[in-house]
Amino acid sequence: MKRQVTIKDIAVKLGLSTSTISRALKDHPDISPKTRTAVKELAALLGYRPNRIALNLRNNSTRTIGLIIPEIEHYFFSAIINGMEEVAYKNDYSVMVFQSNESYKREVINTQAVLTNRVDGVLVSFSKETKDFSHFQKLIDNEIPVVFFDRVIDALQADQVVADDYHGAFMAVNHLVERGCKRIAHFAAPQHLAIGKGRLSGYHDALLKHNIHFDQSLVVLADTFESARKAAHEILRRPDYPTGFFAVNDMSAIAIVKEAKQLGLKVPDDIRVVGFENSKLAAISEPELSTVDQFGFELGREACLMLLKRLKSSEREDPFVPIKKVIKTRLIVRASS
Amino acid sequence: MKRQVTIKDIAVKLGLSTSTISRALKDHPDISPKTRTAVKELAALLGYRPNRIALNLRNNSTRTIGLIIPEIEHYFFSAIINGMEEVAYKNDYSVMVFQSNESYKREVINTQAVLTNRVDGVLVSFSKETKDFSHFQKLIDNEIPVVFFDRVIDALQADQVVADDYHGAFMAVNHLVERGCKRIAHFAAPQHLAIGKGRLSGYHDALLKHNIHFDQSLVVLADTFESARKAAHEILRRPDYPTGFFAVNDMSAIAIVKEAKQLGLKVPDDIRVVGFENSKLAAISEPELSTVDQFGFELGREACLMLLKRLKSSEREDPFVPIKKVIKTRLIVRASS
DNA sequence: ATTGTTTTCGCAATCGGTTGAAATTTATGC
DNA sequence: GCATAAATTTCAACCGATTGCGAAAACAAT
Repeated sequence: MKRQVTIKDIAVKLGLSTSTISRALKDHPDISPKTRTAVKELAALLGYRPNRIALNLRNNSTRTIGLIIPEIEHYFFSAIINGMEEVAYKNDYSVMVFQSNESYKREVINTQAVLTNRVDGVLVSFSKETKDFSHFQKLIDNEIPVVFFDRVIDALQADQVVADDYHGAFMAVNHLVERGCKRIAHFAAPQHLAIGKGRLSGYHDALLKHNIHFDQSLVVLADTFESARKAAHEILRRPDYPTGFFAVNDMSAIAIVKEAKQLGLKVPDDIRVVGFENSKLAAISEPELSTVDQFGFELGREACLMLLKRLKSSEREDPFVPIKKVIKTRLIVRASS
Repeated sequence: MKRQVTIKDIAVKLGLSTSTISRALKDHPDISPKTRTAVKELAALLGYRPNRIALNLRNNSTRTIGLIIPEIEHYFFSAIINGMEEVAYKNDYSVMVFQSNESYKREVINTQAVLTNRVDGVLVSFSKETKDFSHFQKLIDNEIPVVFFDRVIDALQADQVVADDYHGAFMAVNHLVERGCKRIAHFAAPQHLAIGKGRLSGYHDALLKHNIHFDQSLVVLADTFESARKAAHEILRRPDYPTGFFAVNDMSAIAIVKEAKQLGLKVPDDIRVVGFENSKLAAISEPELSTVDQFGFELGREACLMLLKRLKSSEREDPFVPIKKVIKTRLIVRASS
């Protein structure tokens, strides 16, 4: 790589010291107007750019945020990244992305990577596999601000940003009941994830409100297209199949719709389906999918803003009080229900 | 932030010099086995991690790759990022993501950002708005290796990785003809993009092969869901509407299908549609969409590998010979055609 | 001309690690 | 026991920028 222009180059050419150049460039009052303009002109001419690495070393800060995320190839997460990058950009931070690919092992390595890269703070949504959180604790022990989003854990002393899973689920199921569904299935996420728990309990309480018996056999673990399709196939072939379906995400909901059509069932005439996420898929599928919008972009924004706030008030006060921010969700009623 | 353990801390505790610590940690032969193990043990005990920033400064390298991309929230691009991150990860590089959001202005700022962040190399897919490429030329002038992917430009002396747009388009249109379509429309991307040109000319030549007249009125600019839907609406209401549609991407194809259904046309009975991308959407839509797989993951992999190769042979030989790698595409025939 | 102020600028240390060369310690040979 | 070689370790400069403090230069006042 070509050697970049340094402050020294300017200093030599002008017969000045590097200190003077440095101060001139940042309008230090000690520098006379003549030399200041001379310096600035030459700097511009040479295309000088301060070496961020040197500044990083001196300031012990990289203006970089580490992002550990299960997988980018998922509409919800890419929307979140979008929101984060937006906030980071506006605050002159850069974002380093590390995918865990839903692998615990990889995630542990990712936490080491953010450490060696000396990021100023970390945004995390952990993998489905993750049951042990000591690698994140290590970040916190190193006093690196960490904000968890979407997939969060209360056991760690860290900020959280989540969608209002409970209320979203409640609205969705309530809506299904109001549309006449008596038996409503829930395609759930793993219960060790907060989103899994929150959405299930929203589902549960909405049933309760309408005095509908909670039937454990109508709750199945199915948060991917394949697993949901398989589960839908089974459940829809029962003689007493449910007429309402609340899925933990859009992919899962679309699998239900697809399988129903396959089995000759009409949506929304025979069964009604509501998803969760409001991805592009939801608006495009046939029939258009009712869903709960969880505002990924806003969630990303908020998570990043929260992290930046922690970075500003860098001194970790004792005791550290974690903040939990809940992003409102909204029910979007479309043709599938 | 808590002060990290430095080499100096270890040196003081062991009554040695920093040089010795440094050498001991990297198994320099000059260091005696005793001190080496002592150093390593203490380092492990203290949880010492070398300060990457200091190394960055010394080596004038950050082991970081800048990625400038229109928008993450697009299946194709997220698949590409996935492939890139995979390769970067395996080679101990990190990826910094900068979105242009299809904005030229933002993109220019992004190129400055990768410069100030002193990334070792840059991967670029430019925005639709971009007509002037001098900001990329500046990167090249700074001798920062740049690899363009998907959206590429021949005018710059830089490597390129692209999908085989021409052949993919050719296969798609050829397939439509073989299924009996005589009149085939093309929903195209802007012609200043290589993908727009390549896919159009594949379309053109496939028609030519079958002696089908090229009708300019059947080529419309429509590479988003909305624009495609609108265009489909108009074109399908012509009395002599085409029976075959080749769309420049899946979104566009799905819009066509959707609009056709709306107008009471059956797919694939009345019209046949083929997209380009092979996104998740394609497999999920109704009917399942025939499409050209452009292997985003592999494309990302290859682009990153190419960049890493340039980083290794850092000395930019003169004359610099740009490499253009074409990733094979594959026609996937599903129900929509 | 001398002293006192101001203005303007340079020295040198610092951030954390690396590395060529010099210095010190230890081992070897006679 | 002493010279020499070999094995260890330290010194000091360096990467690029910042900054407290001291110094030189310019100017004013006596």
